[in-house]
Amino acid sequence: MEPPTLPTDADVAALHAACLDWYGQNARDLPWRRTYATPWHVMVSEFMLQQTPVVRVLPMYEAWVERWPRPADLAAEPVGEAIRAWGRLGYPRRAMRLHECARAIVERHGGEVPEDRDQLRALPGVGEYTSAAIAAFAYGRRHAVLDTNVRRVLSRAITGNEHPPRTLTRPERVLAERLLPASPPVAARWSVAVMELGALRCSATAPDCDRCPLRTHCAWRRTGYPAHDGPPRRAQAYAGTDRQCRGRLLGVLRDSDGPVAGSELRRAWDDHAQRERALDSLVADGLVEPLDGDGFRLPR
DNA sequence: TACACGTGGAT
DNA sequence: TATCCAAGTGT
Repeated sequence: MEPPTLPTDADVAALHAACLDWYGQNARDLPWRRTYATPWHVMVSEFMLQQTPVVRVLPMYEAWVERWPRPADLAAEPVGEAIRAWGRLGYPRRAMRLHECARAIVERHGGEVPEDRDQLRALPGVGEYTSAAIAAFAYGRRHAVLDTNVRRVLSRAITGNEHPPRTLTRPERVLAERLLPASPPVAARWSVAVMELGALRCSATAPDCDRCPLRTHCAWRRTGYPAHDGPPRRAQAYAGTDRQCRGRLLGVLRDSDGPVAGSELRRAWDDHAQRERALDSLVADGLVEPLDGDGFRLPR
């Protein structure tokens, strides 16, 4: 929703001070925030963090950056190795796209992750959020970073709604730009600070307002925590879906060293029509390679 | 603009 | 147990 009015300069300054100060005292020591983390490391972390919690990303991130410390190292591998190494992080197309990114970075950018927002945005799997995050966190560029955490914090603190709109809106972008500090490095720190606040205090289901640095500024708190109004957020069914079937089938491929016979995949999922449909879609997506006879493997 | 796309922990 | 949701992107 559009805020009634944009915050004043004094409001903005107070928000900056409260949030940046809190971050200085409460930031988690995450490996991709260390000074020795390269832009490539930041990129790997951002791909893994798309819809996946930090605690599950941590061990996979460490394994990836150790095995493939530069884009060229991953680009030299078959895509199937990236898919296998993705393990059970979920959404394995991210692994495929990150591998495509590595090859594009080698071919088009001399092996270095680009700094420019538009060049980043042109890479596969890099959208509005991820391009801004890499430019800001890896290179200190000044871009509004609007992930689900930032959107929720701004929705509550400024707009007064428990939840942001279902999809990112123009007013949200205007507000985020209004709040972005003028100095590029400070803007980047502000963005990661608001994200951290959304993750550690202003969480979706259990906000810890008593320990929130914005508690004296927060519009949602000031108005008595009005419940979310608007359409209920659609639950995502999973059991019995094509997604579950795809995950099961890919898991068999991932856990096998070589090719897998059709008979083995048949044992992994009973519903014949659904299994065939899922397999076709995995092949169409490039996540699975059909062999000439009867068999499948991770793509080379 | 909705919907598809994995997985597992929390409530 | 069922539902929610976690640093989104592509179509």
